Amino acid sequence: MGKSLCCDEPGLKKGPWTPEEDQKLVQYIQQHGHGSWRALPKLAGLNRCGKSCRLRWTNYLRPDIKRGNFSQEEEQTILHLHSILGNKWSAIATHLDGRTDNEIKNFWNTHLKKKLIQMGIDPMTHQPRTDLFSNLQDLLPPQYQLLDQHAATTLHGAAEAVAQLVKLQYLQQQYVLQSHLLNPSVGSYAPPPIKENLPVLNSSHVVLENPSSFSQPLHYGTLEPHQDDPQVRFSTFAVPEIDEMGQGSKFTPMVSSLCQAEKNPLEIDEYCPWFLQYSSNIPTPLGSTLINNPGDASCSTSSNGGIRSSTSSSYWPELFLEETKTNYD
DNA sequence: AAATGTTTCAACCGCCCTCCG
DNA sequence: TCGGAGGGCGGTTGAAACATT
Repeated sequence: MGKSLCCDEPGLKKGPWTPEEDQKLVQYIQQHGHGSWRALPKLAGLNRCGKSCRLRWTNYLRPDIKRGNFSQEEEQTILHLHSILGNKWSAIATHLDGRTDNEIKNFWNTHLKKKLIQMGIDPMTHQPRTDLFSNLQDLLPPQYQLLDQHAATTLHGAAEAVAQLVKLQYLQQQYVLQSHLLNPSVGSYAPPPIKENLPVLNSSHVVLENPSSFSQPLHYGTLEPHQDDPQVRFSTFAVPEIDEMGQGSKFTPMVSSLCQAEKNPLEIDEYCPWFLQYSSNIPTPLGSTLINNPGDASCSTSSNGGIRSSTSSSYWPELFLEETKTNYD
């Protein structure tokens, strides 16, 4: 041992940099370049260690550093690169103009990591977390967690737990879909082996299509997947809303906006977090909640320009629809 | 308005790699 | 080939800002 570290020298200043120190450092580097970082502080008249100067320059004072919030595009890039490179912040930073590894690392730790965890995605593997589904109790809202096991498994508690489960399924599914759109060349994606552990979520009596519940004459058309452009994978989408009779479906004006977003599916969740996407050729990690036959889906326009999308399929879980209804009430 | 809790992010720490004599 | 110096990197810390009670 006994190796003298550059910052071990007594009397060297630590902590936040003052504007005067910043000015000295910038002025020196602009005139002479940084040269040897160890020699720089004395030459620049700074009572700091070389390492501290280097960090201050590379992470804060460098003129090409971009400040401010990360854009949606930058966020997607970080997620994508992290799924490939892991915590190689400097490598990730080389793909983002003006962003430092430190800034990206902080953004990851304070925002993206939490976001993925909330979606039920393992932030290290970028795969849906299978352990979330191993214990239904964990999915219960806090008030039910306080109850004993028997009470917690009352119908209501269990229903909420399943609703939570479905939410997580949906978020995981959406994340995987986005990952696929960003990197369609990765063909090795395999659904995680969690399907068989899931409770049965299919609901055979939820009927979404009920044309008689609409007063306006509607023009129906079927949206087919884009045959020529494999990048365009979404055939259609829908925001289901159960009517007062508990059957049929209506679509709010929001759907009109959503249809415009069809050109860029990644933007859709900005409009509505609970819309359903479905496709014929994107693998789903969760199986049964996706509608696999595009012929089942239809899109229609009303005379006032509104667009609605619907399906006769019965794969959508009832609890999910109830949750959706609540969200739009 | 004050106390307390939470989040953010600049800066530090220490390990590791590369270069060079 | 070895070992020390310099620098890069990822993880962690803690003060300040912000939010909640």
